[in-house]
Amino acid sequence: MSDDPLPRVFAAEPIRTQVRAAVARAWRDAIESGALPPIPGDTPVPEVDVERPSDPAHGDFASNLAMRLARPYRMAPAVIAEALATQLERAAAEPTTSTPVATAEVAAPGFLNMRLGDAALETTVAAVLDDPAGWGRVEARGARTVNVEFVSANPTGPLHVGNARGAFIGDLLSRVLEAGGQRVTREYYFNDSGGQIRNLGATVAALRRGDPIPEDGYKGTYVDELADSLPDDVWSTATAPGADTDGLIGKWAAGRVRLGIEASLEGLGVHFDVWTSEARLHDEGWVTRAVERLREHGHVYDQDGAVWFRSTAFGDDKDRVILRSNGEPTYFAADIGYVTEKFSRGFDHLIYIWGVDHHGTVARLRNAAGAMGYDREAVQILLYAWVHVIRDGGQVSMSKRRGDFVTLDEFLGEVGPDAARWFFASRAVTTEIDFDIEIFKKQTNENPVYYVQYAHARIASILRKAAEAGLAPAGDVTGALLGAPEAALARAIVRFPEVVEDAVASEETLGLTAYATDLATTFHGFYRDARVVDQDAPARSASRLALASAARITLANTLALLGISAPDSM
RNA sequence: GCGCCUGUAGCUCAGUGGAUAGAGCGUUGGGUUCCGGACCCAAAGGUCGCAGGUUCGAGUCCUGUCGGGCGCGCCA
Repeated sequence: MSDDPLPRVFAAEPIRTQVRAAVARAWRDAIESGALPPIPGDTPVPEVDVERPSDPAHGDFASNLAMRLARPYRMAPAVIAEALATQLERAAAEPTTSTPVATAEVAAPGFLNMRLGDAALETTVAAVLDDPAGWGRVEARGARTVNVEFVSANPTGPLHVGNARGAFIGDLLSRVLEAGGQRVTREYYFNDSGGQIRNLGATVAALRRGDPIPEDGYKGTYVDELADSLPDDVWSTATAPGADTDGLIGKWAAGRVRLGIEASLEGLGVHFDVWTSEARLHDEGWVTRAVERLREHGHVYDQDGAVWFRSTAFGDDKDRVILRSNGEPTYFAADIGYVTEKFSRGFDHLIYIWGVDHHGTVARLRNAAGAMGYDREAVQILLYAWVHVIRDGGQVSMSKRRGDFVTLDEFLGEVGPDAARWFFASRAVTTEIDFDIEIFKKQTNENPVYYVQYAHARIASILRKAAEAGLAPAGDVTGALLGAPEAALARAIVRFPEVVEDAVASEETLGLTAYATDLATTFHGFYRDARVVDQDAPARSASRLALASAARITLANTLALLGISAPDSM
């Protein structure tokens, strides 16, 4: 490995990308040098990829390329791996070649195990310190303007814990996409015109009159509060002769509930850029025009007085009504109108975050988008599984109509937004999860979020201590990897952009929480083994402070990506 | 009945076709004259629901099967 610092540009891409390129180059070099034959033109060429081995004894990166080449080459994997390893080490010994790989060895049955050189680690750590804000932003691949629509709960009652999951998933995904270089609009769609709103209005009106709640009406203390706070002028207008009482009261109540929903979401740290009213979509003709558009494309027909979308042409079980025989559009009609409205705003990708109960409508919406001439692939729906809230050993219901549910606000009062975010961020969206409020409260000090925040606070404290002692982090980290504790910490730090890349690609955040926990653990080990603040060894202190500082930045950026605070003390 | 999701340690959950299946909590046993003990180290704990198949290699892919969840409206 060369002693010369690697060019600055080298650190701009994740080390994994650099290693991948090094392996691909080694393969080309092996062919050019005659160590490996050229690959026959008619055989599929395997993709060069590298992975982080689970066992650290296998090095920093491993590649299975040799095993994948065994078949096309009709050669033993170990022989191929040996040829690749030879080229990798030759490149490492070449002073003019910049490669992150210092050593490469072959392990049965044909793994290529590689170890990073100190220079690559140092260059990356230096890049962290140079540009803390940019650390963890990854190169935009196919940069897009994305609309992420989530929560979108009807304004017929307060948000409950189930809505919290959708809220966090949408916000977390938005943050991850932004880190991946995409422009994201967070959007909330609220239904302020349907039958459920009239139903809410009927409930509130009945309560106001002192009548019993209608059979399908809403229950819960919040409807009593709505009835109590209904202004007299709204009431008199709504009950004037010929007035649509349920509709007018429902509209008022929905507006009122929406304000509460916004406040609840603010409590989660979730902010929406755009609130779209379903009534507005209808008023502005989006729904009508979407139906016309389908008709122009020949995907619509009239039968039994209704207008149908020929969804069977796209593999659906049956065709679907879009305009009812009474002339009213269905919910599905509003959905397709909304698709056209969203695309008209210039988004090239639409993401919907829905609960699993909507999975039946996923294909239908995408098909309708395709039928209107949009790219079906540009409409993506992410389904999340249910949350079972457990309290006192029993499952808590989440039925709004029964009025018997844990509201989001109650929930947040008990667990706090950071802990709640961590909980949802660390679980795959498709996993049904049990949330035992009692256990969560009881184990609050053992929760991994506090473990990570503690590591951050601990580093901040060390940096303060160092400043008091007149010690500063080294400006030049060359040679900072003095021993095993330093090397282990640097290795953990440089992994961050890969974790972000994986999060962007998988549209999941659990890799980020796992990484944060791992980095915190690595730092605690570093802290145990390497005294950082030591006035008797200022140069060594400076090196270790630089690493500690890079670790703090990385933890802070990981937490920021999750929307979780990174306290300097706790 | 058809379709989608799901089944991994006592509990809650990870695990992009790779090497000895992991983490946190819980349990047991250790650790600090020193930068934050909300910490660290170690141990115990698994027929990856079950049965076949695909291949150099399967928790991962395919088929079947059993259990759990959800969906199959001119509701939203």
